[in-house]
Amino acid sequence: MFKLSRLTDYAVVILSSLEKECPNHVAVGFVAEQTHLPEPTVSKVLKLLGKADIVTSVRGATGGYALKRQLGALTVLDVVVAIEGPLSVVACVENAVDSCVLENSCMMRGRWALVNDALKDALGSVTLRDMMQLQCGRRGAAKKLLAEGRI
Amino acid sequence: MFKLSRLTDYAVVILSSLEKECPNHVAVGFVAEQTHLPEPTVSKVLKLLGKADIVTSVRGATGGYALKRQLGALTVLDVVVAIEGPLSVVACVENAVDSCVLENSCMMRGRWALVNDALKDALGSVTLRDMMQLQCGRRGAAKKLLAEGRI
DNA sequence: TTAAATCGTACTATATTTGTACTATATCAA
DNA sequence: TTGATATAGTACAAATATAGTACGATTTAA
Repeated sequence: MFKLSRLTDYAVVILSSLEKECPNHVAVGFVAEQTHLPEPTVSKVLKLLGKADIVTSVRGATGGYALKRQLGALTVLDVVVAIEGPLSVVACVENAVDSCVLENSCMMRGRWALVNDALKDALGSVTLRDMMQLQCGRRGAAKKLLAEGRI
Repeated sequence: MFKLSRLTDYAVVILSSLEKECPNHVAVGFVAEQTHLPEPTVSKVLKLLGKADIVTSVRGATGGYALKRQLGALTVLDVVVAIEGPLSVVACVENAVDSCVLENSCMMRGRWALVNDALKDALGSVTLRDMMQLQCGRRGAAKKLLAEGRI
């Protein structure tokens, strides 16, 4: 149904929680408590975000995760790619030719690239800060976004 | 993985095939032959496109389907919505409150609306004709799109 | 009336996603 | 050095969504 995975939604929640403790590293357990998400799930998401260089991790006792970039410098595209892998709306666009169901008769190969790029632009134009500003009911912020033609 | 369903891809192929016979109604079997897609699947897709008012259908002998709008007046968003239902990137955005997994502690409710709108704009800005023009290797057409800043 | 075509619904197999568990590795502190 | 604690990596079972198919009902031309 053209949906983002639930884990991507969790990622946004978790990143928002990390920002509050910003310069400090916090453990998975603490984040789980703050977000009311199950600990193994939080762990999984943070691992993925770490691989994508969105958060830093420190191992060992007193270790934990911390935000690496500010939310304003982090786009929805970054998060989606971190959790769900490279964006490709249909298998044809980025995968090998032989994975295409229509095989030789496929008249569409590569056509979706246009759509793919448009979606990439769309996701890349919204930062997590934009989302947060709308979230907290700060109408001033929303107005600003509106004035800039971003929403 | 944030993919369009395969049926949506089929829909584009099928619509392209319908255009060739444009004013005439053609039967599912013929379209299936042209597109090398299984007949039941073509039938399913065309039924959905009919409900969305993208194609017209005539029942009975000598009946069939025909394009209702030109491909240039048909956006990818139209097709996606026809096949996959209203666009909502996460359950929170358009569904009832109680379907939200995070329930009362959900700090994100409504936040994705911004992203949702951005994606809608992106999909709504690409017509099927745009896709076709790229498809057939008509470099002139591609150049035109490029000049217009559409790709 | 018959043949040909769409319409509607339901069902099954497959693929994907989600959530969890377990083991290995790294770091700090006593 | 050793133990406690935390992340890293892998693997897997359950739940969900998708894809494809089948079948009977309905409609229309000949």
